[in-house]
Formats: sequence, structure tokens, C-alpha cells
Amino acid sequence: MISKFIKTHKQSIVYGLAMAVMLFVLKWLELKFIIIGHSFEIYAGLIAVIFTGLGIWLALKLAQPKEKTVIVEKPIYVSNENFVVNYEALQQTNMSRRELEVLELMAEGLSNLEIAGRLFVSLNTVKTHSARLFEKLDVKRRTQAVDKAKRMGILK
Amino acid sequence: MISKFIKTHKQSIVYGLAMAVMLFVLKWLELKFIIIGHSFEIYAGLIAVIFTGLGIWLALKLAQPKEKTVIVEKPIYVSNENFVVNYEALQQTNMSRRELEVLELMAEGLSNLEIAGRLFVSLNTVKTHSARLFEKLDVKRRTQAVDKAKRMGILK
DNA sequence: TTCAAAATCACCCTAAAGTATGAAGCCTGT
DNA sequence: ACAGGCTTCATACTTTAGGGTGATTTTGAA
Repeated sequence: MISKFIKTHKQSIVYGLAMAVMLFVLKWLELKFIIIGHSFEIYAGLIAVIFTGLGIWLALKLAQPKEKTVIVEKPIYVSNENFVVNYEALQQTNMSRRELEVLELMAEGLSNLEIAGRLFVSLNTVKTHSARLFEKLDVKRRTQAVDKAKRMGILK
Repeated sequence: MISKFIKTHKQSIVYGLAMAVMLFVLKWLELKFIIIGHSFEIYAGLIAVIFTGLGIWLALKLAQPKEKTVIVEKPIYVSNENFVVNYEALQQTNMSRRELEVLELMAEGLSNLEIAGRLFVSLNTVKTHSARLFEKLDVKRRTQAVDKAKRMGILK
């Protein structure tokens, strides 16, 4: 309970304590000032220095640091001997039903015309699907598409 | 010349000016203090607040922005590494070295021209190899060849 | 050494694949 | 209702793949 409170309000507590210390120092300096005499300059100077420090400390502690993002690409080697479809990867490709069907038939070595026959659509349609599919897989040829899809675990 | 100097020493100049202003305020406050009377508290408090602000401002201005490294995971899809070539099947195909090489590059999705580049031979040579290879695998297209070879265990 | 694969390349021609662009109908979610 | 993605198809064009044929050079094994 208490420790949790301390944890969540750590910064506020530390800040409060710091202020208390500062006020104490202030009082102490005031005392000194009265005892020693009329050294306004020294008094003010000390306060200035101390509170400048406090300000710096506060800013460093409490202010959100400007973040400079450095992007480091970390390769992850995904091997897929288990013929379980990697649905995650499949989702990320944004492939549509039809495009996947075309891709699957491509992987079986069918020509576009044969695929058109299987799917009961025209050759042009198959071409459109394949073109889209190549874009989504970021490849140039059907052989590349099949290779990549298999590596990704989209195809068995 | 001068503008360059200002640019390169901008922060120092600003800092100096800020200090000057602070000292001026200090002096002004001192004057006020003398005129108004013995309000040590107000004087000290004002200085404390002002210099705390100065400290915060300084820290924010001069502090180096923290670098935050964001690791972006970039998946590299790798297929089965523990793959054993089915040499028996490979023998039965009667494939030559070169034909196998061409087949392997085909499986990677390379075009005939790209394969020619890799093997330091002409496009025509690759074509003849591929034609022979298709015969031996009893297929009509490169995609079929790759598919069949993989099923046979010739390719990974 | 000899001889048959293997490897290399060339031409020509057709088939298939791929690119670019446009367009219409159909769902889906806002 | 409207935007946007999906599916479908078309036309036109370029590039790549594949088939057929023939030829030369290497090479490996009998």
C-alpha cells in the first residue's frame, strides 16, 4: 500500500523534499545574513546558484527527453518445416482470397490459362490477380512469388 | 564572418544574455528591496523562482537529447535448413551438373537471363539446359519443374 | 585414343508471362 | 449514401519462356 504510493508518487515526493531542503538552506542563509551583516550580494548569489542547480536538476529529472529514434533492423530467421500456414504472414501480405487461390495454383506449376480454367475466369483476370499478387509479395515473377510464399509459410 | 560567429556560439551568447538579464533583475530587486523595506523573504523567493526557471530553461536548451533505439524486427524467411537431398531420385532423373544448377536458380525465382549471368553463360545455353531439364523431369514449365523437384526431394 | 555425353552457343519462331490502363459490378464499413 | 477494396474483364503492348534445329567444343570413361 504505502510502498506502492511511494512508487507512483516518487517524483513528487523527491521534488517536495528538495523544496524543503531548499527552504531550509534559505532560512539558514537568512540567519547567516543577519549574523554576518549586509551581504545582499552573497545571499542572492548563493540562492541564484542553488536554485539554478535545482532548476537544471528538475528539468533533467522531470522533463521528457527529446527522443531521437534510431531504427535498427533486426533480422529474424523464420524457418517453416511444419506445413502449418503462417496466418500472420498471410495477413500482412494483404492478399485477397482470389489472389491466394491463383498463387496456390501457380505453385503447382499451372499456367495462367490453366489457372483460368480451374477458377472459371478469363485469362485476363488471372493476369490481373497475378500482377496484384506480385505487387503484394514484392516480386517480379511467378517463380519468385512461389518461392517467397513458401519461405513465408503461406504455401506448403 | 560575424553571422557565422553568432551561429556557432549561439547558445553561449544566449546564455550570457540571460545571465545579464538575471543580474539586472537582481539589481532591480535589490533596489526595490531597499526602497520597500525588509522583505527578505519576497526577495529570496523571487530570486529562487527566477533562477529555478533559468535552470530549467538551461537544462532544456543545453541538454543533449537522449537517443532511443527502436529495434524494428525485419523478418527474413528461410526455408528448411535440415534438408537432405534425395540422391536416389536425383540419380534417376539423369540430370547433369549444369542442369541441376539451372534448376536450383530457377527455384530461387531467377529469370533465364539472370541465371545466365550467374553461371557466366549465354541466355541460349540456359535455354537449352532448361529444355533438357524439363524433358528429364517430364514437365512443361519451370514452375512445374521446381514443384516436382521439391516434391521429389531434389530441391529444398 | 576414341566416342558419347555434356556444355556451349546461335537462329528463328511461337507461346506464355507480365505491364499498363481503364472500366464495370459487387460488397463492406463508415 | 459513398469511398474503397475485390473481382471481373478488355485491349494493347513488351518481355520472357519455351520449342526445334543445328553446330562446336569439352570432358570423362572405356
